[in-house]
Amino acid sequence: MFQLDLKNRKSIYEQVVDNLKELIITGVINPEDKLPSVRDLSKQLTVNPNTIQKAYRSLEFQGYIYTVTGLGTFALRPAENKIDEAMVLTIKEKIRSEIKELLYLGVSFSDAQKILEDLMLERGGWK
Amino acid sequence: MFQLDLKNRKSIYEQVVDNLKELIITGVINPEDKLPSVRDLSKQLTVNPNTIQKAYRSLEFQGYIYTVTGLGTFALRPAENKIDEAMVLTIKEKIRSEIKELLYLGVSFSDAQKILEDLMLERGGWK
Amino acid sequence: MFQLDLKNRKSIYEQVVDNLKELIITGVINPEDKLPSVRDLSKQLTVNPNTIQKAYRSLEFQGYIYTVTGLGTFALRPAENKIDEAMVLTIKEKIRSEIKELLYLGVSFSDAQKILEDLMLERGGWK
Amino acid sequence: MFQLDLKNRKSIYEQVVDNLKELIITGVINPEDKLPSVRDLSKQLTVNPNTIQKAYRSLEFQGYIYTVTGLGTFALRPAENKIDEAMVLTIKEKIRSEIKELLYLGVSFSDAQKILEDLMLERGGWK
DNA sequence: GTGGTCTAGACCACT
DNA sequence: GTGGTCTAGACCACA
Repeated sequence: MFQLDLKNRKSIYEQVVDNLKELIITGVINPEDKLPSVRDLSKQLTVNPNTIQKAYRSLEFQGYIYTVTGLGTFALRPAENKIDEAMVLTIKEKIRSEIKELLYLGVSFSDAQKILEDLMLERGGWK
Repeated sequence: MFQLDLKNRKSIYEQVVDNLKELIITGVINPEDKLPSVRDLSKQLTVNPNTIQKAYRSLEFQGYIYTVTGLGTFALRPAENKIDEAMVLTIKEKIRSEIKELLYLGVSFSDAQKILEDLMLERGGWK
Repeated sequence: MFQLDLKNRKSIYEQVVDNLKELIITGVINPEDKLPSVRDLSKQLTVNPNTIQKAYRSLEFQGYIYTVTGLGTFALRPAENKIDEAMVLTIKEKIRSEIKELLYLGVSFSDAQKILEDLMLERGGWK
Repeated sequence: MFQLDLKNRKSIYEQVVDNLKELIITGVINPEDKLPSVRDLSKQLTVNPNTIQKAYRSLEFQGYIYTVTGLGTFALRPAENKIDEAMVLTIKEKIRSEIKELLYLGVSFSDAQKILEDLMLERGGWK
Protein backbone atom coordinates (compact mmCIF):
# COMPACT_ATOMS: atom_id res chain seq x y z
CA MET A 1 0.00 0.00 0.00
CA PHE A 2 2.75 2.41 0.97
CA GLN A 3 6.08 2.45 2.66
CA LEU A 4 7.24 4.00 5.88
CA ASP A 5 10.48 5.91 6.03
CA LEU A 6 11.95 5.49 9.48
CA LYS A 7 14.85 7.77 8.63
CA ASN A 8 12.30 10.53 8.24
CA ARG A 9 11.88 12.68 11.31
CA LYS A 10 8.10 12.44 11.10
CA SER A 11 6.59 10.10 13.64
CA ILE A 12 5.30 6.81 12.34
CA TYR A 13 1.66 7.51 13.00
CA GLU A 14 1.98 10.83 11.23
CA GLN A 15 3.41 9.13 8.20
CA VAL A 16 0.53 6.69 8.20
CA VAL A 17 -1.92 9.58 8.39
CA ASP A 18 -0.24 11.46 5.56
CA ASN A 19 0.00 8.45 3.33
CA LEU A 20 -3.62 7.44 3.80
CA LYS A 21 -4.72 11.02 3.32
CA GLU A 22 -2.78 11.05 0.10
CA LEU A 23 -4.46 7.86 -1.11
CA ILE A 24 -7.88 9.24 -0.29
CA ILE A 25 -7.29 12.64 -1.82
CA THR A 26 -5.86 11.19 -5.02
CA GLY A 27 -8.77 8.80 -5.30
CA VAL A 28 -6.80 5.59 -4.94
CA ILE A 29 -9.09 4.96 -2.03
CA ASN A 30 -12.60 6.00 -2.95
CA PRO A 31 -15.42 7.11 -0.69
CA GLU A 32 -17.01 4.13 1.05
CA ASP A 33 -13.99 1.95 0.29
CA LYS A 34 -12.97 -0.18 3.24
CA LEU A 35 -9.57 0.53 4.70
CA PRO A 36 -7.37 -2.31 5.91
CA SER A 37 -8.05 -3.32 9.47
CA VAL A 38 -5.82 -1.93 12.17
CA ARG A 39 -4.27 -5.32 12.75
CA ASP A 40 -3.67 -6.04 9.06
CA LEU A 41 -2.07 -2.71 8.38
CA SER A 42 0.07 -2.97 11.50
CA LYS A 43 1.34 -6.38 10.36
CA GLN A 44 1.92 -5.15 6.85
CA LEU A 45 4.00 -2.22 8.06
CA THR A 46 5.47 -4.17 10.98
CA VAL A 47 4.35 -1.48 13.35
CA ASN A 48 2.63 -1.54 16.68
CA PRO A 49 -1.18 -1.76 16.28
CA ASN A 50 -1.62 1.12 18.68
CA THR A 51 0.23 3.30 16.22
CA ILE A 52 -2.20 2.46 13.43
CA GLN A 53 -5.07 2.90 15.84
CA LYS A 54 -3.87 6.37 16.59
CA ALA A 55 -3.51 7.23 12.92
CA TYR A 56 -7.06 6.07 12.20
CA ARG A 57 -8.41 8.13 15.05
CA SER A 58 -6.61 11.17 13.72
CA LEU A 59 -8.01 10.64 10.24
CA GLU A 60 -11.46 10.18 11.68
CA PHE A 61 -11.15 13.40 13.59
CA GLN A 62 -10.06 15.23 10.48
CA GLY A 63 -13.05 13.89 8.59
CA TYR A 64 -11.27 11.61 6.15
CA ILE A 65 -12.67 8.31 7.37
CA TYR A 66 -15.32 6.91 9.63
CA THR A 67 -15.46 3.76 11.67
CA VAL A 68 -18.34 1.37 12.19
CA THR A 69 -17.70 -0.88 15.12
CA GLY A 70 -17.68 -4.46 14.04
CA LEU A 71 -17.58 -3.63 10.36
CA GLY A 72 -14.42 -1.69 9.82
CA THR A 73 -13.17 1.66 8.69
CA PHE A 74 -14.25 3.43 5.53
CA ALA A 75 -13.20 6.41 3.49
CA LEU A 76 -15.47 9.41 3.58
CA ARG A 77 -16.57 11.77 0.88
CA PRO A 78 -15.28 15.21 1.67
CA ALA A 79 -17.85 17.74 2.72
CA GLU A 80 -18.29 19.68 -0.48
CA ASN A 81 -20.56 22.41 0.67
CA LYS A 82 -19.66 23.56 4.12
CA ILE A 83 -16.05 24.53 3.55
CA ASP A 84 -14.22 25.09 6.80
CA GLU A 85 -13.18 28.69 6.24
CA ALA A 86 -11.04 28.86 9.36
CA MET A 87 -9.10 25.85 8.17
CA VAL A 88 -8.64 27.42 4.75
CA LEU A 89 -7.22 30.53 6.34
CA THR A 90 -4.85 28.48 8.45
CA ILE A 91 -3.56 26.67 5.41
CA LYS A 92 -3.28 29.89 3.48
CA GLU A 93 -1.15 31.26 6.27
CA LYS A 94 1.09 28.24 6.11
CA ILE A 95 1.58 28.57 2.38
CA ARG A 96 2.31 32.27 2.80
CA SER A 97 5.02 31.38 5.25
CA GLU A 98 6.52 28.80 2.90
CA ILE A 99 6.61 31.27 0.04
CA LYS A 100 8.43 33.77 2.19
CA GLU A 101 11.02 31.22 3.09
CA LEU A 102 11.41 30.35 -0.57
CA LEU A 103 12.10 33.94 -1.51
CA TYR A 104 14.44 34.36 1.43
CA LEU A 105 16.44 31.40 0.24
CA GLY A 106 17.21 33.41 -2.85
CA VAL A 107 14.62 32.00 -5.20
CA SER A 108 13.61 34.76 -7.58
CA PHE A 109 10.08 36.04 -7.61
CA SER A 110 9.38 34.62 -11.05
CA ASP A 111 10.87 31.27 -10.12
CA ALA A 112 8.65 31.12 -7.06
CA GLN A 113 5.70 31.92 -9.25
CA LYS A 114 6.69 29.14 -11.59
CA ILE A 115 6.95 26.68 -8.74
CA LEU A 116 3.41 27.47 -7.66
CA GLU A 117 2.11 27.10 -11.20
CA ASP A 118 3.88 23.77 -11.50
CA LEU A 119 2.25 22.58 -8.33
CA MET A 120 -1.19 23.52 -9.61
CA LEU A 121 -0.56 21.76 -12.90
CA GLU A 122 0.24 18.54 -11.10
CA ARG A 123 -3.39 18.25 -10.05
CA GLY A 124 -4.29 16.36 -13.27
CA GLY A 125 -4.80 12.93 -11.74
CA TRP A 126 -7.16 13.81 -8.95
CA LYS A 127 -9.17 16.75 -10.16
CA MET B 1 9.60 41.95 20.12
CA PHE B 2 7.00 39.23 19.78
CA GLN B 3 4.73 37.12 21.90
CA LEU B 4 4.61 33.44 22.64
CA ASP B 5 1.38 31.54 22.39
CA LEU B 6 1.40 28.93 25.10
CA LYS B 7 -1.83 27.41 23.85
CA ASN B 8 -0.18 26.72 20.54
CA ARG B 9 0.81 23.12 19.91
CA LYS B 10 4.16 24.29 18.57
CA SER B 11 6.96 24.03 21.08
CA ILE B 12 8.32 27.21 22.58
CA TYR B 13 11.68 27.10 20.90
CA GLU B 14 9.98 26.46 17.58
CA GLN B 15 7.83 29.52 18.04
CA VAL B 16 10.90 31.56 18.83
CA VAL B 17 12.56 30.25 15.68
CA ASP B 18 9.55 31.03 13.52
CA ASN B 19 9.07 34.50 14.95
CA LEU B 20 12.69 35.49 14.58
CA LYS B 21 12.79 34.03 11.09
CA GLU B 22 9.81 36.17 10.26
CA LEU B 23 11.51 39.30 11.60
CA ILE B 24 14.64 38.59 9.61
CA ILE B 25 12.83 37.74 6.41
CA THR B 26 10.64 40.81 6.56
CA GLY B 27 13.62 43.02 7.23
CA VAL B 28 12.64 44.13 10.73
CA ILE B 29 15.97 42.66 11.75
CA ASN B 30 18.60 43.54 9.20
CA PRO B 31 21.79 41.67 8.32
CA GLU B 32 24.53 42.28 10.92
CA ASP B 33 21.97 43.51 13.43
CA LYS B 34 22.56 42.17 16.88
CA LEU B 35 19.83 39.95 18.21
CA PRO B 36 18.87 40.16 21.87
CA SER B 37 21.20 38.13 24.06
CA VAL B 38 20.06 34.70 25.09
CA ARG B 39 19.55 35.87 28.64
CA ASP B 40 17.69 39.04 27.69
CA LEU B 41 15.28 37.33 25.38
CA SER B 42 14.70 34.59 27.91
CA LYS B 43 13.78 37.19 30.51
CA GLN B 44 11.62 39.11 28.11
CA LEU B 45 9.64 36.00 27.19
CA THR B 46 9.89 34.56 30.71
CA VAL B 47 11.37 31.40 29.34
CA ASN B 48 14.43 29.43 30.28
CA PRO B 49 17.68 30.57 28.63
CA ASN B 50 18.34 27.07 27.38
CA THR B 51 15.17 27.23 25.37
CA ILE B 52 16.28 30.42 23.66
CA GLN B 53 19.69 29.01 23.05
CA LYS B 54 18.15 26.03 21.36
CA ALA B 55 16.19 28.33 19.09
CA TYR B 56 19.31 30.33 18.25
CA ARG B 57 21.16 27.14 17.40
CA SER B 58 18.41 26.11 15.06
CA LEU B 59 18.44 29.47 13.33
CA GLU B 60 22.20 29.33 13.05
CA PHE B 61 22.00 25.92 11.44
CA GLN B 62 19.43 27.18 8.99
CA GLY B 63 21.70 30.05 8.05
CA TYR B 64 19.66 32.91 9.45
CA ILE B 65 22.07 34.07 12.12
CA TYR B 66 25.62 33.56 13.28
CA THR B 67 27.08 33.51 16.71
CA VAL B 68 30.30 34.85 18.15
CA THR B 69 30.91 33.66 21.68
CA GLY B 70 31.48 36.59 23.94
CA LEU B 71 30.05 39.07 21.47
CA GLY B 72 26.55 37.95 20.74
CA THR B 73 24.35 36.74 17.95
CA PHE B 74 23.86 38.52 14.64
CA ALA B 75 21.54 38.32 11.68
CA LEU B 76 23.02 37.03 8.49
CA ARG B 77 22.52 38.03 4.89
CA PRO B 78 21.08 35.03 3.06
CA ALA B 79 23.44 33.31 0.65
CA GLU B 80 22.23 34.82 -2.59
CA ASN B 81 24.32 32.76 -4.92
CA LYS B 82 24.26 29.16 -3.93
CA ILE B 83 20.57 28.44 -3.41
CA ASP B 84 20.00 25.40 -1.24
CA GLU B 85 18.20 23.19 -3.74
CA ALA B 86 17.39 20.50 -1.21
CA MET B 87 15.71 23.07 0.99
CA VAL B 88 13.74 24.42 -1.96
CA LEU B 89 12.49 20.93 -2.73
CA THR B 90 11.49 20.40 0.88
CA ILE B 91 9.49 23.59 0.89
CA LYS B 92 7.93 22.77 -2.45
CA GLU B 93 6.82 19.47 -1.00
CA LYS B 94 5.27 21.24 1.95
CA ILE B 95 3.34 23.61 -0.28
CA ARG B 96 2.20 20.71 -2.41
CA SER B 97 0.82 19.07 0.69
CA GLU B 98 -0.99 22.23 1.75
CA ILE B 99 -2.56 22.63 -1.66
CA LYS B 100 -3.86 19.09 -1.54
CA GLU B 101 -5.41 19.70 1.82
CA LEU B 102 -7.01 22.83 0.45
CA LEU B 103 -8.61 20.99 -2.44
CA TYR B 104 -9.76 18.19 -0.18
CA LEU B 105 -11.49 20.71 2.03
CA GLY B 106 -13.69 21.45 -0.93
CA VAL B 107 -11.97 24.53 -2.27
CA SER B 108 -12.43 24.58 -6.01
CA PHE B 109 -9.46 24.36 -8.29
CA SER B 110 -9.86 27.90 -9.52
CA ASP B 111 -10.27 29.22 -5.98
CA ALA B 112 -7.07 27.50 -4.96
CA GLN B 113 -5.34 29.06 -7.93
CA LYS B 114 -6.66 32.42 -6.90
CA ILE B 115 -5.38 31.99 -3.37
CA LEU B 116 -1.89 31.30 -4.66
CA GLU B 117 -2.00 34.32 -6.92
CA ASP B 118 -3.14 36.47 -4.04
CA LEU B 119 -0.25 35.26 -1.96
CA MET B 120 2.23 36.14 -4.65
CA LEU B 121 0.75 39.59 -5.03
CA GLU B 122 1.20 40.27 -1.34
CA ARG B 123 4.95 40.30 -1.71
CA GLY B 124 4.92 44.08 -2.15
CA GLY B 125 5.21 44.94 1.51
CA TRP B 126 8.39 43.13 2.35
CA LYS B 127 10.38 43.45 -0.82
CA MET C 1 31.18 0.46 25.57
CA PHE C 2 33.75 3.17 26.05
CA GLN C 3 35.11 5.42 28.72
CA LEU C 4 34.99 9.13 29.22
CA ASP C 5 38.10 11.07 30.08
CA LEU C 6 37.08 13.84 32.42
CA LYS C 7 40.56 15.33 32.38
CA ASN C 8 40.30 15.79 28.65
CA ARG C 9 39.64 19.33 27.49
CA LYS C 10 37.03 18.06 25.09
CA SER C 11 33.50 18.43 26.38
CA ILE C 12 31.66 15.33 27.44
CA TYR C 13 29.16 15.30 24.64
CA GLU C 14 31.97 15.76 22.14
CA GLN C 15 33.78 12.77 23.55
CA VAL C 16 30.61 10.73 23.26
CA VAL C 17 30.25 11.84 19.66
CA ASP C 18 33.82 10.96 18.80
CA ASN C 19 33.69 7.60 20.52
CA LEU C 20 30.45 6.55 18.90
CA LYS C 21 31.66 7.80 15.54
CA GLU C 22 34.72 5.64 15.97
CA LEU C 23 32.61 2.59 16.78
CA ILE C 24 30.44 3.15 13.74
CA ILE C 25 33.33 3.83 11.38
CA THR C 26 35.26 0.79 12.52
CA GLY C 27 32.21 -1.40 12.17
CA VAL C 28 31.82 -2.29 15.83
CA ILE C 29 28.38 -0.80 15.47
CA ASN C 30 26.86 -1.85 12.19
CA PRO C 31 24.25 -0.08 10.08
CA GLU C 32 20.75 -0.56 11.51
CA ASP C 33 22.17 -1.62 14.85
CA LYS C 34 20.35 -0.08 17.75
CA LEU C 35 22.43 2.23 19.87
CA PRO C 36 21.96 2.23 23.64
CA SER C 37 19.02 4.36 24.68
CA VAL C 38 19.73 7.87 25.86
CA ARG C 39 18.89 6.91 29.41
CA ASP C 40 20.91 3.70 29.41
CA LEU C 41 24.03 5.29 28.06
CA SER C 42 23.66 8.18 30.45
CA LYS C 43 23.50 5.76 33.37
CA GLN C 44 26.39 3.73 32.04
CA LEU C 45 28.60 6.80 31.74
CA THR C 46 27.07 8.44 34.82
CA VAL C 47 26.26 11.50 32.81
CA ASN C 48 23.09 13.50 32.45
CA PRO C 49 20.67 12.19 29.78
CA ASN C 50 20.56 15.63 28.18
CA THR C 51 24.25 15.38 27.49
CA ILE C 52 23.82 12.09 25.69
CA GLN C 53 20.89 13.42 23.78
CA LYS C 54 22.98 16.32 22.61
CA ALA C 55 25.62 13.91 21.37
CA TYR C 56 23.02 11.83 19.55
CA ARG C 57 21.64 14.94 17.90
CA SER C 58 25.05 15.88 16.69
CA LEU C 59 25.65 12.43 15.26
CA GLU C 60 22.27 12.51 13.61
CA PHE C 61 23.08 15.82 12.00
CA GLN C 62 26.36 14.47 10.74
CA GLY C 63 24.55 11.52 9.21
CA TYR C 64 25.91 8.76 11.41
CA ILE C 65 22.67 7.74 13.07
CA TYR C 66 18.95 8.26 12.80
CA THR C 67 16.31 8.49 15.45
CA VAL C 68 12.77 7.22 15.68
CA THR C 69 10.91 8.57 18.65
CA GLY C 70 9.50 5.75 20.70
CA LEU C 71 11.72 3.17 19.06
CA GLY C 72 15.25 4.28 19.61
CA THR C 73 18.35 5.36 17.78
CA PHE C 74 20.01 3.41 15.01
CA ALA C 75 23.28 3.47 13.11
CA LEU C 76 23.09 4.56 9.52
CA ARG C 77 24.91 3.36 6.44
CA PRO C 78 26.92 6.24 5.08
CA ALA C 79 25.67 7.78 1.88
CA GLU C 80 28.01 6.10 -0.56
CA ASN C 81 26.97 7.97 -3.65
CA LYS C 82 26.70 11.63 -2.95
CA ILE C 83 29.94 12.48 -1.14
CA ASP C 84 29.67 15.63 0.91
CA GLU C 85 32.29 17.71 -0.89
CA ALA C 86 32.14 20.56 1.59
CA MET C 87 32.85 18.15 4.42
CA VAL C 88 35.77 16.66 2.51
CA LEU C 89 37.25 20.10 2.05
CA THR C 90 36.84 20.86 5.72
CA ILE C 91 38.65 17.71 6.68
CA LYS C 92 41.36 18.35 4.11
CA GLU C 93 41.90 21.73 5.67
CA LYS C 94 42.22 20.17 9.08
CA ILE C 95 44.80 17.70 7.88
CA ARG C 96 46.70 20.48 6.15
CA SER C 97 46.83 22.31 9.42
CA GLU C 98 48.07 19.25 11.29
CA ILE C 99 50.82 18.65 8.74
CA LYS C 100 52.03 22.20 9.11
CA GLU C 101 52.20 21.82 12.84
CA LEU C 102 54.16 18.63 12.37
CA LEU C 103 56.74 20.30 10.17
CA TYR C 104 57.00 23.26 12.48
CA LEU C 105 57.75 20.91 15.34
CA GLY C 106 60.89 20.03 13.48
CA VAL C 107 59.75 16.84 11.80
CA SER C 108 61.59 16.57 8.49
CA PHE C 109 59.68 16.60 5.27
CA SER C 110 60.49 12.99 4.49
CA ASP C 111 59.53 11.90 7.99
CA ALA C 112 56.18 13.64 7.65
CA GLN C 113 55.68 11.89 4.36
CA LYS C 114 56.46 8.59 6.00
CA ILE C 115 53.96 9.24 8.76
CA LEU C 116 51.21 9.82 6.24
CA GLU C 117 52.12 6.67 4.36
CA ASP C 118 52.06 4.71 7.59
CA LEU C 119 48.63 6.01 8.38
CA MET C 120 47.32 4.93 5.01
CA LEU C 121 48.80 1.48 5.41
CA GLU C 122 46.97 1.02 8.70
CA ARG C 123 43.64 0.90 6.93
CA GLY C 124 43.79 -2.91 6.76
CA GLY C 125 42.13 -3.54 10.10
CA TRP C 126 38.85 -1.78 9.56
CA LYS C 127 38.15 -2.28 5.88
CA MET D 1 48.09 41.38 8.02
CA PHE D 2 45.17 39.00 8.01
CA GLN D 3 41.42 39.00 8.35
CA LEU D 4 39.13 37.60 10.97
CA ASP D 5 36.04 35.67 10.00
CA LEU D 6 33.38 36.25 12.61
CA LYS D 7 31.01 33.88 10.88
CA ASN D 8 33.48 31.16 11.61
CA ARG D 9 32.72 29.15 14.73
CA LYS D 10 36.28 29.43 15.94
CA SER D 11 36.77 31.92 18.74
CA ILE D 12 38.49 35.15 17.83
CA TYR D 13 41.59 34.53 19.85
CA GLU D 14 41.94 31.11 18.27
CA GLN D 15 41.76 32.64 14.82
CA VAL D 16 44.47 35.10 15.76
CA VAL D 17 46.63 32.26 17.00
CA ASP D 18 46.12 30.22 13.87
CA ASN D 19 46.77 33.11 11.53
CA LEU D 20 49.96 34.17 13.27
CA LYS D 21 51.12 30.58 13.42
CA GLU D 22 50.53 30.36 9.71
CA LEU D 23 52.59 33.49 9.07
CA ILE D 24 55.43 32.20 11.19
CA ILE D 25 55.42 28.72 9.73
CA THR D 26 55.32 29.96 6.15
CA GLY D 27 58.13 32.38 6.83
CA VAL D 28 56.21 35.57 6.27
CA ILE D 29 57.25 36.41 9.78
CA ASN D 30 60.86 35.36 10.28
CA PRO D 31 62.61 34.41 13.50
CA GLU D 32 63.46 37.48 15.54
CA ASP D 33 60.96 39.59 13.60
CA LYS D 34 58.93 41.85 15.82
CA LEU D 35 55.21 41.18 15.94
CA PRO D 36 52.76 44.06 16.08
CA SER D 37 52.06 45.26 19.58
CA VAL D 38 48.97 43.99 21.33
CA ARG D 39 47.37 47.41 21.12
CA ASP D 40 48.18 47.91 17.44
CA LEU D 41 46.90 44.55 16.40
CA SER D 42 43.77 44.94 18.48
CA LYS D 43 43.04 48.25 16.74
CA GLN D 44 43.78 46.83 13.34
CA LEU D 45 41.39 43.94 13.85
CA THR D 46 38.94 46.03 15.90
CA VAL D 47 39.07 43.49 18.65
CA ASN D 48 39.44 43.76 22.40
CA PRO D 49 43.12 44.01 23.42
CA ASN D 50 42.57 41.27 25.98
CA THR D 51 41.77 38.95 23.12
CA ILE D 52 45.08 39.65 21.39
CA GLN D 53 46.84 39.37 24.72
CA LYS D 54 45.42 35.92 25.16
CA ALA D 55 46.44 34.87 21.67
CA TYR D 56 50.02 36.02 22.27
CA ARG D 57 50.17 34.13 25.52
CA SER D 58 48.96 31.01 23.78
CA LEU D 59 51.58 31.36 21.04
CA GLU D 60 54.25 31.94 23.63
CA PHE D 61 53.20 28.83 25.49
CA GLN D 62 53.35 26.82 22.28
CA GLY D 63 56.83 28.11 21.58
CA TYR D 64 56.12 30.21 18.54
CA ILE D 65 57.00 33.59 19.99
CA TYR D 66 58.64 35.16 23.00
CA THR D 67 58.03 38.41 24.78
CA VAL D 68 60.52 40.86 26.20
CA THR D 69 58.84 43.26 28.55
CA GLY D 70 59.30 46.78 27.35
CA LEU D 71 60.58 45.74 23.94
CA GLY D 72 57.81 43.76 22.38
CA THR D 73 57.04 40.30 21.04
CA PHE D 74 59.24 38.41 18.62
CA ALA D 75 58.99 35.30 16.50
CA LEU D 76 61.02 32.32 17.57
CA ARG D 77 63.08 29.83 15.62
CA PRO D 78 61.51 26.40 16.07
CA ALA D 79 63.52 23.97 18.15
CA GLU D 80 65.08 21.83 15.46
CA ASN D 81 66.72 19.19 17.56
CA LYS D 82 64.58 18.24 20.48
CA ILE D 83 61.40 17.21 18.70
CA ASP D 84 58.45 16.85 21.05
CA GLU D 85 57.65 13.20 20.35
CA ALA D 86 54.51 13.22 22.45
CA MET D 87 53.17 16.12 20.45
CA VAL D 88 54.01 14.35 17.21
CA LEU D 89 52.05 11.32 18.36
CA THR D 90 49.09 13.46 19.31
CA ILE D 91 49.05 15.08 15.90
CA LYS D 92 49.45 11.73 14.20
CA GLU D 93 46.43 10.50 16.09
CA LYS D 94 44.43 13.48 14.91
CA ILE D 95 45.38 12.92 11.31
CA ARG D 96 44.51 9.25 11.65
CA SER D 97 41.09 10.26 12.85
CA GLU D 98 40.59 12.67 9.96
CA ILE D 99 41.56 10.03 7.43
CA LYS D 100 39.04 7.63 8.90
CA GLU D 101 36.32 10.21 8.61
CA LEU D 102 37.33 10.85 5.03
CA LEU D 103 37.02 7.20 4.13
CA TYR D 104 33.73 6.91 5.99
CA LEU D 105 32.36 9.78 3.96
CA GLY D 106 32.77 7.59 0.94
CA VAL D 107 36.09 8.88 -0.36
CA SER D 108 37.89 6.01 -2.03
CA PHE D 109 41.17 4.77 -0.65
CA SER D 110 43.11 6.00 -3.67
CA ASP D 111 41.42 9.38 -3.56
CA ALA D 112 42.33 9.74 0.09
CA GLN D 113 45.90 8.85 -0.78
CA LYS D 114 45.88 11.47 -3.51
CA ILE D 115 44.60 14.10 -1.11
CA LEU D 116 47.47 13.41 1.27
CA GLU D 117 50.00 13.59 -1.55
CA ASP D 118 48.51 16.86 -2.70
CA LEU D 119 48.86 18.26 0.78
CA MET D 120 52.50 17.28 0.92
CA LEU D 121 53.18 18.82 -2.46
CA GLU D 122 51.79 22.13 -1.28
CA ARG D 123 54.78 22.54 1.03
CA GLY D 124 56.80 24.19 -1.74
CA GLY D 125 56.80 27.72 -0.34
CA TRP D 126 57.94 27.05 3.17
CA LYS D 127 60.20 24.06 2.94
C1' DG E 1 28.91 41.23 29.33
C1' DT E 2 28.52 37.18 25.75
C1' DG E 3 27.52 32.18 24.49
C1' DG E 4 28.51 26.98 25.78
C1' DT E 5 28.19 22.99 28.75
C1' DC E 6 26.22 20.36 32.30
C1' DT E 7 23.15 18.66 36.07
C1' DA E 8 18.82 17.07 38.34
C1' DG E 9 14.62 16.30 37.61
C1' DA E 10 9.81 17.07 35.54
C1' DC E 11 6.44 16.31 31.93
C1' DC E 12 4.91 15.05 27.30
C1' DA E 13 4.17 12.36 22.90
C1' DC E 14 5.03 8.20 20.50
C1' DT E 15 5.60 2.89 20.18
C1' DG F 1 9.86 1.48 26.97
C1' DT F 2 11.63 5.31 23.51
C1' DG F 3 13.09 10.26 22.42
C1' DG F 4 11.73 15.51 22.94
C1' DT F 5 10.97 19.66 25.54
C1' DC F 6 11.52 22.51 29.41
C1' DT F 7 12.99 24.47 33.95
C1' DA F 8 16.18 26.22 37.54
C1' DG F 9 20.36 27.00 38.40
C1' DA F 10 25.61 26.20 38.28
C1' DC F 11 30.07 26.80 36.15
C1' DC F 12 33.22 27.79 32.35
C1' DA F 13 35.57 30.20 28.37
C1' DC F 14 35.69 34.20 25.60
C1' DA F 15 35.56 39.45 24.73
